[in-house]
Amino acid sequence: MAPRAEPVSRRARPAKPALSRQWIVDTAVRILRSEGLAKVTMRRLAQELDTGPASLYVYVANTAELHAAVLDALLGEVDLSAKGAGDDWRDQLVAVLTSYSLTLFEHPQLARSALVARPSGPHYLDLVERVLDLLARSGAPREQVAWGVDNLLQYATATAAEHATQRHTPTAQDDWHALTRALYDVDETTHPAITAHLPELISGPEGRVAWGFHVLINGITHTPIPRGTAR
Amino acid sequence: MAPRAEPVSRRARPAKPALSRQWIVDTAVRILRSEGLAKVTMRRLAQELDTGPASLYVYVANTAELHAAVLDALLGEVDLSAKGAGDDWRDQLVAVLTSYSLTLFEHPQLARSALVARPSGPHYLDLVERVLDLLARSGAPREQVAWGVDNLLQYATATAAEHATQRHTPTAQDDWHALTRALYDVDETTHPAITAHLPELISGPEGRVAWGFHVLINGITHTPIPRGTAR
DNA sequence: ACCTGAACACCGTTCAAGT
DNA sequence: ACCTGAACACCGTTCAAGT
Repeated sequence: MAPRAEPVSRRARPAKPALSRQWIVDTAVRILRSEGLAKVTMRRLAQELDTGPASLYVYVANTAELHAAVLDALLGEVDLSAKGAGDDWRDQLVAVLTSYSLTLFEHPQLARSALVARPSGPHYLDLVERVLDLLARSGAPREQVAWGVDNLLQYATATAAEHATQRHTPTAQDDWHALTRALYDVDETTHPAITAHLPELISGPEGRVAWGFHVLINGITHTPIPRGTAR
Repeated sequence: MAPRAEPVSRRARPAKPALSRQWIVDTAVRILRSEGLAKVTMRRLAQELDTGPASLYVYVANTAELHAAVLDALLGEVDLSAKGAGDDWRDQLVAVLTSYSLTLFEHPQLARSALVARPSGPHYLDLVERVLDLLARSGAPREQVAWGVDNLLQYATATAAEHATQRHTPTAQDDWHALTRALYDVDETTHPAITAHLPELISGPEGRVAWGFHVLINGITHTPIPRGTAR
């Protein structure tokens, strides 16, 4: 699995640069950007790299690992500095989380895979470190901060994964409309609460994601973990 | 798409009961229970129903819609009554959400698809109605309640989707260990916050999901929506 | 009018056989 | 020792042709 030094071609063989994990991931990112994650397959990648799919398995364990590597590469774009968000840890935290969200929103199919195959690449670790540090400044108990980071990142990831389909899949728009219609078609006598909350139930302006971050931050810092639960 | 009355076989043709959306979904549920969602494919289903895959498209638009229908069928198992949870709306709400979680935890691959293809079946609507009603008893502003329901259900779904892989996919255990190892291997000088929060960062006992519900409930009821954001 | 066989255009992963 | 062609075992979806 560990990529060895690439053999120097002694007579400059044309094209076909030697395979390496790095080169594979870079190519995968290029395909992702131009054609979406659905096209980032072992076979397509092999074709792009002018080899057979079997060759990729020397550098990448399977498709899930490949997608995780692609995600971590993209996480390099997240702005951890939170410049211009002021001195308040809360504003900075929301800024970092928003940057993370925006990155995932651009490639929402990846957000989906991130929910399943937990990322653990260097860029993800940097993100965890930053969020942890900012949240710790709240002064909330250590356990709450540690658990809370996961909730915040999961919320950002899940939201991106949901909206994923909204734009990319043709049928997803239909799913959304199906839910909207189903909610409006509901019988007032059997589903009074839905009827009573109807307009807001569906409206989803931009502010909703940011509100969600604040909901979690407030909840995390003010909800004690029952004694004896955190081992 | 609308299933018409099934033609009564006049001479009792053996086996092969006439196709119908209901029969297709029931069969899909059976395959899900015995072999997992990965086997619930159009081709496999057609084989089980003794026909060609093309025939299914008369009753089901595509694989995503099929999976959504299967999910809604399973949601019939969710205990909306919250018996034994006392009279407190909060306890009842956590009980309902926990029941929903447990159902998804049993079929976590479905939770994954629920994040992407929003369910809108009758059982899902009943769940929304119930959660909405309980959350409204908090007395929180209407908008917060309406938006909050989504956050609660999304959290339950995303958590199940994450744990999905933990048990089912063989490599998922490795992903988890990869993250654990990555966190422990981190350099104390470059990632001090991670090092400081280490044991709790990884520990995930049962109580964590319940704590997450309380975090959201507290956050939702105490975090106002900025004026002018909810349209 | 309704249904479906067969085809199209793909997948991931493995392993025997080459260099 | 390293790499990979070819095979295995699948997919979703469409549509021309049958009944």
